Amino acid sequence: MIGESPNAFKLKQRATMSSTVEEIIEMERVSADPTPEPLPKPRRHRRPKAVRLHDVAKAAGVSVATVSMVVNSNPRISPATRKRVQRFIEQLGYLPNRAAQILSGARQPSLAVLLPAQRHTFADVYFGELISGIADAAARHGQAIVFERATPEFVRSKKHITMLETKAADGMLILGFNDMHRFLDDFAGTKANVIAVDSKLARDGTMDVVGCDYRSGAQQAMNYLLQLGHRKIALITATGGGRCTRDVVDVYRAAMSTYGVKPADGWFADGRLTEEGGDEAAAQILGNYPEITALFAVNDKMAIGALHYATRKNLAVPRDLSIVGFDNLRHAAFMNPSLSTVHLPLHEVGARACERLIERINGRSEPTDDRLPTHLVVRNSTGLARDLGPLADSAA
Amino acid sequence: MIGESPNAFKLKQRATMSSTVEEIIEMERVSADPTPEPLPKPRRHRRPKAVRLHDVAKAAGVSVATVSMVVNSNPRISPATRKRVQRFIEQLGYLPNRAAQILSGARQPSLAVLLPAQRHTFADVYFGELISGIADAAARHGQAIVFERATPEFVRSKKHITMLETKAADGMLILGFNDMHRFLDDFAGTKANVIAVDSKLARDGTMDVVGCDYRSGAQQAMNYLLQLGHRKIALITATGGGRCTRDVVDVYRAAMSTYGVKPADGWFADGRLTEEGGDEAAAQILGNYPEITALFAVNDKMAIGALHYATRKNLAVPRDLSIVGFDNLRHAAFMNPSLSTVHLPLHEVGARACERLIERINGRSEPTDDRLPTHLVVRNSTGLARDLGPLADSAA
DNA sequence: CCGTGCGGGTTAAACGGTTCACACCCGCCA
DNA sequence: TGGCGGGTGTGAACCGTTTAACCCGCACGG
Repeated sequence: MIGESPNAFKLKQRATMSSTVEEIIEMERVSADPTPEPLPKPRRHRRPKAVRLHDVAKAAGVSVATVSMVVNSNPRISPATRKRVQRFIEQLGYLPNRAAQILSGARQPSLAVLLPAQRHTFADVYFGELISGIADAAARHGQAIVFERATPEFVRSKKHITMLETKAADGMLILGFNDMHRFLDDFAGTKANVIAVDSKLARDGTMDVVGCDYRSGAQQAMNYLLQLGHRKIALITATGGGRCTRDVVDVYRAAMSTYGVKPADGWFADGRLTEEGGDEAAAQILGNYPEITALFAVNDKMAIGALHYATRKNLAVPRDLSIVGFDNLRHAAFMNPSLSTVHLPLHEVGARACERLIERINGRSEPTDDRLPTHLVVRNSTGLARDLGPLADSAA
Repeated sequence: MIGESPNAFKLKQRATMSSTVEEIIEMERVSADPTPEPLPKPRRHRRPKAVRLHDVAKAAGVSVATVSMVVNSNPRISPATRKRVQRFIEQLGYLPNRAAQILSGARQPSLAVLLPAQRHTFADVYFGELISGIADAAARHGQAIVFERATPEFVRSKKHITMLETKAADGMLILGFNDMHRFLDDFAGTKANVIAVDSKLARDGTMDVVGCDYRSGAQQAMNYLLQLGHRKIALITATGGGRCTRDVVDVYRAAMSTYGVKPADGWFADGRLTEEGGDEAAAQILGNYPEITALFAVNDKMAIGALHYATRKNLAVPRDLSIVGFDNLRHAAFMNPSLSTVHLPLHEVGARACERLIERINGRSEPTDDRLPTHLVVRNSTGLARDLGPLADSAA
């Protein structure tokens, strides 16, 4: 189209190394400029040598296509050639360039896991268990995982959306968020492959969820405490941080009311899901309502904090105070006294969530709302209520 | 349709949502040459539409080079053009294709973290703290992290090597391994960017290390116990799992010998770094040597296990038995009694390791062997030795 | 003896950016 | 008036792989 424009010159000048072309360049250049070699102009990118398909092809005396086909064990190539090429591949230590493969159409399987932005998320056993499960399942399916943290910056730049749009990740698992985190709304319209892990989201059905059956576990715990004679049961809750704490509150309220007990407002305290918070919550509750005989915390860390508070205040657990947690963290069994708690199959939840996500990526369209079963684990932090009267006295 | 240029066809096929762009495309098509084009040959890869640099360029009426430069805020482009192009970028929702960027020279910043293959590595607070630190530092530097687990399969296929060679990762942090893991030798010859985190490797200098000063912490703990009058101090150790447990053993031996105490073989037990193991180790030691007055465990989980054993056996801690741990896990303070332990700045170690790795990637060649300071945290699991005689009696 | 089919390999066009080298414009100075 | 230089934008080579399309030689059927 442009014909004999200056472009023609450019084209030749940067031509390839092939000798025939070089000859042509030489001829043309002679008339214009008699200086010998201008400059061999080195490769633009001074990347550390990496064996390419091209190199193997050259060595084996075949085309890159052939080598590519050998690498991908395409049946088009005859056994003889295949063997030959394979030898060179081996010998040169060829390794495919992932970026090039992706660019040229290969699917890059990878899942993103979105975590809260706190400093110590990974050091939290709750998240750790979920992540372990996710990592296991992902490994089984040959999926890579990339972790992201929902920093303000991250959220502001809508990276949770763009990651999926640019296919930086095929799907996303979100941990530790709940309705209050408005950025989750961004997923609403999109048909993104997102699964909320062990979280309670109001608009169920909009987003896939895999979690634990908090209600049943809470019910078991409450039944147990009530059967031990406890009526003055306080609840250490937490608002942030995903989890279905609201379910627990509901069950608690319902269970109490079936026994005709109406908990005072002061029987609730927010323990922020931490040991410190649990300690403070226990202090607050027991300070105002010393008649409380049992504490039910919606996670183990807070229960452990409460247990620590009780011990510090010389309250004998479980004689003076029963404590029940939620999670069954690995070390809950090693508390003194060992902690009665509701077991959550967090590892399985993580694994299941990961698998459901992979299913979605592979085309499943029906929504899921898996709730894995939970159960009470009775240990030594729970006992008969101290205010049971004569029966209790004899028991104690 | 048959008369159109292949380009026009292609463009229309991937039509974007924006009407303005379509108009422009349409205009272009009209002016396109009317000669009967051979065949419109549809795109090879049926990728879901994605706005490309090309599309933006066409829309804005500039070249892709210009758009690329705008995206990368290259000063070559005048403010006027920049603004114009930016508008289109915004409007079309352009997002760069990562693979293409990488392929064409952009560095892909990403670090690999190699973990032991056990099921619950992420749920381990020790690793969790390290990983948190790493994640924080990586986030600060805009580096992505990818986790890998050293499964037999992984090791056999030498993936730890190839990952670095193929630049799937620029560098690697290895956690929880020690000399016994022979695959680390594979790194020996290579000048790979690898840093061992909180590990003791015999061939120091060969590999960069960032860890804690186990010796100083152990020394403080031993001094403290000895000053409390303890002489019959047993050690709960662990062989696998990285960490500098050998340093602790050395310090322990040295400290004991300065007080003229020669520990019996039975004063050592391997607790496998777990609570259960610590429990069993304590049982074994105290079963055979009831005269032991103090237990020193090289990590908190084992100390917690030992503490649990003692409580179960009605040994009052610290009156009958002192226990010291190592790590200062978040929940060590919430044990009953709260655990005296050596604080390891694991978060900082992780962060530092990550930063050192980035330095290496950026060219630093001198080896590092950072040892972050540790210190004893005295809590309530330690007290005067019970065998101190009259003094001790009055104290108790 | 000439299509025809096919096994086995090659060519070259994508994939989507980045960037180098050049073109062009405009003002300025000798 | 012509040369020079700085500021801007463009063209197209290049990154390394995949794969559709083509090509060649040979065996085989009519």
